[in-house]
Amino acid sequence: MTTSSAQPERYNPKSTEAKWRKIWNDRQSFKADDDSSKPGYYVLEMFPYPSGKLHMGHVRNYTIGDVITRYKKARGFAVLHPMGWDAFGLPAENAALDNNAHPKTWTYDNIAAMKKQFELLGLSFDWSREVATCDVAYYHQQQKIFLDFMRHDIAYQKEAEVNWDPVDNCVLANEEVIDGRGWRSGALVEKRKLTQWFFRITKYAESLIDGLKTLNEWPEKVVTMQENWIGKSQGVRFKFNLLDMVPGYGEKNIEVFTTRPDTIFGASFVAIAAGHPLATALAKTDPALAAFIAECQKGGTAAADIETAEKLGYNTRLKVPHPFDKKIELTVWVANFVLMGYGTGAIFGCPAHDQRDLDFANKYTLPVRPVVIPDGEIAEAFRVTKLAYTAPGRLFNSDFLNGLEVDAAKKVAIKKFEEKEIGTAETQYRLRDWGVSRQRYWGCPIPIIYCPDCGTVPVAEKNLPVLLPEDVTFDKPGNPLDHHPTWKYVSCPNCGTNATRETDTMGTFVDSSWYFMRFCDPHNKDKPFDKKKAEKWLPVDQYIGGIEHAVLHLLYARFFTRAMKECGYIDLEEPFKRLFTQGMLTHQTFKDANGKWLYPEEVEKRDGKWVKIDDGTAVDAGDVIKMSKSKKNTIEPTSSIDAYGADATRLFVMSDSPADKDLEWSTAGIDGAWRFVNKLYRMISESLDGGLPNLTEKPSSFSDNATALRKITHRSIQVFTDSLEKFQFNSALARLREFTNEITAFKASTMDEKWALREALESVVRIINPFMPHLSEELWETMGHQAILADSDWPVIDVELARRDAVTIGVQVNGKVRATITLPVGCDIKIAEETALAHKDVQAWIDGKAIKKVIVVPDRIVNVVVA
RNA sequence: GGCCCCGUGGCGGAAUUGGUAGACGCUCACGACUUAAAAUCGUGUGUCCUUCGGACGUGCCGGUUCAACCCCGGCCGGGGCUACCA
Repeated sequence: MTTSSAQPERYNPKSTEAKWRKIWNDRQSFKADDDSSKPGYYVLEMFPYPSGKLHMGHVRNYTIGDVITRYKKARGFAVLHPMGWDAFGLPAENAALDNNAHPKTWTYDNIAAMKKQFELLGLSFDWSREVATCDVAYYHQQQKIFLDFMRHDIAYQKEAEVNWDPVDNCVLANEEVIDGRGWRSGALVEKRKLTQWFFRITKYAESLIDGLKTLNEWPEKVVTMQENWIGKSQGVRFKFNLLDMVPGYGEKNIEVFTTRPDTIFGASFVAIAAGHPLATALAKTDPALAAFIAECQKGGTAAADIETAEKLGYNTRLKVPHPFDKKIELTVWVANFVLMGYGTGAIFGCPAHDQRDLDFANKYTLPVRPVVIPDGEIAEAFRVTKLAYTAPGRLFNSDFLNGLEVDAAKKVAIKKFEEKEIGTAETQYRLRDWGVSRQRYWGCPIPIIYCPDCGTVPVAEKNLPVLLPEDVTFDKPGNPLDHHPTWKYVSCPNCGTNATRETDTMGTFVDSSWYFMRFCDPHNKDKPFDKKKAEKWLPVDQYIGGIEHAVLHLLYARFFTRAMKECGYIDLEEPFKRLFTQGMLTHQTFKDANGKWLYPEEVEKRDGKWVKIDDGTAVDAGDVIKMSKSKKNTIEPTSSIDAYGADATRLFVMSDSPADKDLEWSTAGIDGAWRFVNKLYRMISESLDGGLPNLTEKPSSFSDNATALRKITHRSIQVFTDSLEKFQFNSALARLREFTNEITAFKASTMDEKWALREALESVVRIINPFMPHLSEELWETMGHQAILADSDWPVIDVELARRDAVTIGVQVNGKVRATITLPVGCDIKIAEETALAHKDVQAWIDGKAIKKVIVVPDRIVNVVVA
C-alpha cells in the first residue's frame, strides 16, 4: 500500500543526475572545437591542487565557471572550458613521509578520486584536454621554456640572500612570504645566502604596471594590489662624497635614493643600513659598531615588531658635505630602520618631512629644519616637533627652490642634480626577481648540468626531458634528488667530464604560469603549444578564482605571458581579459566544553541552544569563518550532493550571496534550495497533467490575461539574462523565483492561456539550465523535446512583449510619498502632473496650500512642492 | 603608519546608480490539509503610536538638493592589502 496518490511526486536527483551526465558525456557535449566557425570564448577556473578531496570552495568556483560556459554556449559561442591539475608540490612529499606512498602514486590517486567528485557536479569540462603539471608531457615542455628563457636572459642564476623555510626545507619567493612566514608552513622565514635560479620579472616591471591600465574588466582591488606589490616610485639617486677613504670600502662616496629631492635642504643626517658595505668596513675596526649591527639583524619583520620597534642608530662620526652647500656637514649614522634591500641601502634624513627621520632625530637630538610650509603658515612661526609635515606646500630655506610648490620643486631639484652631475633621476621598484629554485623532489627538474670545467651547461633540447627519477627515498632530510645514488651524476654534454645535475626543481608557480596556454593544444609533443591554436582561444575571456592569488599566480602568469612573447611563443601580453574573484565559503564554528573543535554534524540546536548530539552537553557556537579543516567547520560537497543532489547544491552556492562576497553555508539555505528544486519539478509536472498545447500551435490572438503572462515571461527572461551577464547570479535567481511565483498564481483555462503557460514554463526550464543542468534537461525531456538543452540556444526575447507599457510611480508632496499612480511608459509630463494632482490623497496633503512647483521625472516620480 | 573596501529588518541580501527603501529568500508566528507528524499550500513578519491612519527609519553628526542608502565634509565601527620601501 502506498500513499503516493496523496503525496506530491518528488524529484529523484540521484538517478536523474547520473542519467544526464552520461548523455552529455556520450554526446561529447562540451568538447571544444578548434576549427569552429563560431566565435571562441575561453572560460577558465583556476585549476586545483589535487588534494584528493573536493571542498565547497571548489564547488562555488567551478559552478560559476559552469554557469558561464553553459550560458555562453547557448548564446552561440564555441566555448573552451578545460580542466587540469596543479599537481606538483610539497604536500605529495609530506604524504609520502606520512603514509609511505610515493608522491607520484599519491598524486595520481588523488586526481582520480577528485575527478570522480567533480563529475558528480555535472560540470561542463572538456576532459579531453585534461593535463596534470606532473605529467612528463607537460614538464618536458616546461623545461624547453626554461631553456628559452635562459637564451633570452630571462632565466639566470645568482647568489643572493633568499627566504629559507626551515620547516619545508626549501627556498621561497618573496611573494610566498606572508608576514615573515612561509605561506604554506607558517614557519618563520630565515635569510640564507644561496645560489639560485631566478626569472627576471623586474625587467617587465614597467610593462606589468602599464598593462594594469588595460585590465578594466579586472576587480579594481586586484589591480591595486598588484600596483602596490610592484611598488613603483620615482626619485633621484645621488652621492654624498666622503672626505677620506675608508679602508675596506671601495667607494669614495655614499649613494642614496630619495623620492623627495625637493627636501634636500632639510637634510640633517645620512643613514645607512646595518648591512651596508660601508658599515661592514667600519665595523672591522669598531667593535661597538659590530655589536650594534649584530643587534639590528636580530629584529623581526612581523607587523607587531615594526609597530613597536624603536629607531636605533650608531654614530660613525664620519661627515659628508651637503651636495649643494659645502658649509653644511652631515653626520653618517648606521640605522636600524634603513633597509639594505631597497634603493641603495642608504638615505639622507630629513626629519621635518619624514616621520621616521623625525623620530630618529628626536631620539638623537639631531637638527630639524623645515623646508616645506603649508599654505597660510608663516615661515618664522612654523615648527615641526612630533609630527613630520608630509603634505603639499611651498619651499623655503631652500636656496634655488624657494617659493616653489613641492611638485615643481622636485622637478627643479632633479634637474639641478643632473646638471651638476651629482645624481640622476631614477625609478625604483619594490618588485624583486622571482626565485624559482626549490630544494624539493616533487617538481619540474631544472634542465641544467654543472661541469667543473665548462661551468653551467644547459641540457640540450634533444636530450629533454630531464626525467624525475621514481626510485627515490625520503629516509633522510633534504632533497631526495640530492641523495639519489646515480641520477645526479652525468657527463658534461660539452666535454664529457664528470659533472652533476641541478638537483633543485622549479617552484609550482612556474607550472601554473602557462597551463592556460597548454590547454589550447594540450597534447602537442614537439612544443609547448601551437601558436595558431593558442591564438584562437587566448586571452582567456573569463578567468575565475580566489582573491588569494591576486599577487602570486596572477602576477606570475602576466609576467610569463610577456616572457613567452619575447621568446616568440605567442603574440600576447595580458593572458586574462576578464577576471572574477569569488568569495570564500564560511561556516559557523563549534567547540565543546573542553575547547575542542566539533564538526557541524556533531551538534544540533535544541530549544534554541546548541548541544552535542551524542551526549547533549552544551556547545559553544563561535564565529562564522572560512571553512577550514583545522576548525572543523567544513561541509563535504559529496554529502550535500548525496542528500540533495548536485543541482540543489549548485543552486544554493549561487543564490544566497553575491558571488564575489563570502557565503555562509547553512542547513536552512540548502534546504531552501532543495525545496525550490522540487517546486519547479512539481510546477511543471502538475501543469503538464492539465494538458498544454505545443508551442508550434500558436493561437492567432491572445486574451489580456494570456498577454499579461507572456509579458511577464519575456520581461523575466530579459531581467534574468541581464543579471547573468553582470555576474549578479543571486539577483538573477531572485527574479527567477518571482517569475515562478507569478506562474504558480496564473490560472489557465482557455487555449491561448494554456499556450502562454507553456511558453512560461519552457522559458523557466531553459533559463535555469546553466544553474541546474540536470533538472532542466529532465524537465525539457518531460515536456516532449528531442533536442537536449546542452545543445540548444538561449530563449529569444520578444522585445515588444518584454517592454513595460505601464509603470507605477510614487507621488510625493514635499518629498514624502503620499500616493502612487500608474501611467503609460513615456507618458507626457503634463498628463503625469495632472494625474498626480488629481489624486485624492495628494489633494488632501496639498490641503489648499499654494503649489510652488511640480517636478516630474518621467517613469520615475512626481514631487509636488507646496508652501 | 600608508593605500583600499564595506556598514540597509531577527538573518542573507535587493534597490533600474539621485527618484515608491527593504524585491527574492531564510527564520519566526498563525491558519488550511492530516487521527497525528513530515511534506505542501495560504496569511503575516523594519520600529513606534490603541486603530483608520500616521510618525520614524539605510552606523553617527552635519551639508548640497524639490528629492540622498547613493553626492560632499567630519566622526564611529568592521574588513582587506601592504609595510621602517626613503
